[in-house]
Amino acid sequence: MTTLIWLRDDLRLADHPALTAACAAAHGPVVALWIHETRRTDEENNRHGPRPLGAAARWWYHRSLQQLAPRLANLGIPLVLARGDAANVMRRVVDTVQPTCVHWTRRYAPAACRLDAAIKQELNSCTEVHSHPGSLLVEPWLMQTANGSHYQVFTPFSRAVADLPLGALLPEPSPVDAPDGAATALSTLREDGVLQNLEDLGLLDDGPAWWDDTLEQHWEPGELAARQQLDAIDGWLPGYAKRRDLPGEERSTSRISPRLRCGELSPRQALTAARSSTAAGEDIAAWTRQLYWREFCWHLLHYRGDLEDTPMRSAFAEFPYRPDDHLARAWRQGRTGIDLVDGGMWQLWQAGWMHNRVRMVAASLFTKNMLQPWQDGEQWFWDTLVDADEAINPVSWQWVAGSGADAAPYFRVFNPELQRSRFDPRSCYVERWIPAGLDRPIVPVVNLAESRREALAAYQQVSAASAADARPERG
DNA sequence: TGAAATGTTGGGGCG
DNA sequence: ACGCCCCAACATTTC
Repeated sequence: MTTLIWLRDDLRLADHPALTAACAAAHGPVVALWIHETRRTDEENNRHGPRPLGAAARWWYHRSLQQLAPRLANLGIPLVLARGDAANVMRRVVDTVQPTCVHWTRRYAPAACRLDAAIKQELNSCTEVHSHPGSLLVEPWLMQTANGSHYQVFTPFSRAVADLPLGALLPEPSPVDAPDGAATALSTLREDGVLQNLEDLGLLDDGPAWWDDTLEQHWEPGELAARQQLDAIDGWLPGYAKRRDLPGEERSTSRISPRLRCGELSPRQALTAARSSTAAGEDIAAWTRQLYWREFCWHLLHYRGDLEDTPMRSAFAEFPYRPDDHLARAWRQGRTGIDLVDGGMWQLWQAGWMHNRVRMVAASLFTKNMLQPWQDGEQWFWDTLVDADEAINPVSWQWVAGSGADAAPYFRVFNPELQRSRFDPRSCYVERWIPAGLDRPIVPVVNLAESRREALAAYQQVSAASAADARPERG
């Protein structure tokens, strides 16, 4: 009579419809499972499952799971861990544990949907499977434009979400009741090598040796710290609308993104906290808008599973990027000779995170002034950001690169020097993050004025080609 | 959630 | 008083 809850990107106890349902319906032990998933492809090269976590995100999950396990144990729920292909793991766990019911929080990337659907179909022969909302404010398929298609433009999308009553977004949360008893079949799985200790999951492999310590100085993963952060919203939300663009300010932004990434907080908790805060309307609106961006990115990814590496505007598949190891390396290493970008890349390397305005500037330099493919930059961010999100990261890169459906016009090329003087006028940010004595070029590796002109010229090729494509054929 | 080029206006210096 | 020029300060257009 065991109930299984498969945790994925929902590492919390509160506001957790799947966990609540698992505990409420349980007539016996509840077992929680988390899988360090690897992705596979099928015969037709379709991706299955979520994108494998990058190194920084793996560190976060490791720490967050470390926090979560004892808290689940207090509820009488053992957290078991496994590594590998999710379908295989699920098959073996279900065979052994024999749950009457399996619960999980829905995910929305097409590749993950395909995998979950396949697992659900396979398990349905022997057990009930229930998927629950919980990671988005609103299910993507409930948001439609007037003509019945999905949204492609942020502004009307955000208006439509904002107009929804809060009650329509997600069902009301109920507290988690501790189930009784604990599972017993787990030792078999442990002997079979299916289940692993956290330390053996491999989440900390492949990162730099010092990264664990460094990230530890900047972050405290786990739901409890996340809740404290959100509970203190009246301390940091006032002034957000103005301060959010100043990366050098203390508490410039909420830094809540990794919490949402792994589900230590639900987006609804975030939205509710904002709406009930004492901050000014413009601050609430500005921050809420960021939550809506997250929502919009997932909305897009749900319908465009390939946007991780494929430009949404197909003309950009022909963009004349000029991959260059020397330039790409200078960018990754924070040695471009351009203060704001180097500062950002060093913040990223040290804190596993970068202020959003700096992300835009760094991405603009990479894709435009340097003419490097946005996919390469996206991959670097994917590996180094603790908040690297399957939807937000590629959508944001495409937004900057100009290849997104609702992207910034290509000719919006940021001038990083101007951006620094405007948003970091006293160089607080730059000085904080660029290591003292770093060997860094005095002359920028790209000439900003000249490379800007070249980027605009390169764009002319693409826009001319796409105009030719759009022209109706004669005859 | 740009930047640069180009255009316009108006005040002040000056012949 | 007037025209002329310069140029800052905006505004508009273009990329």
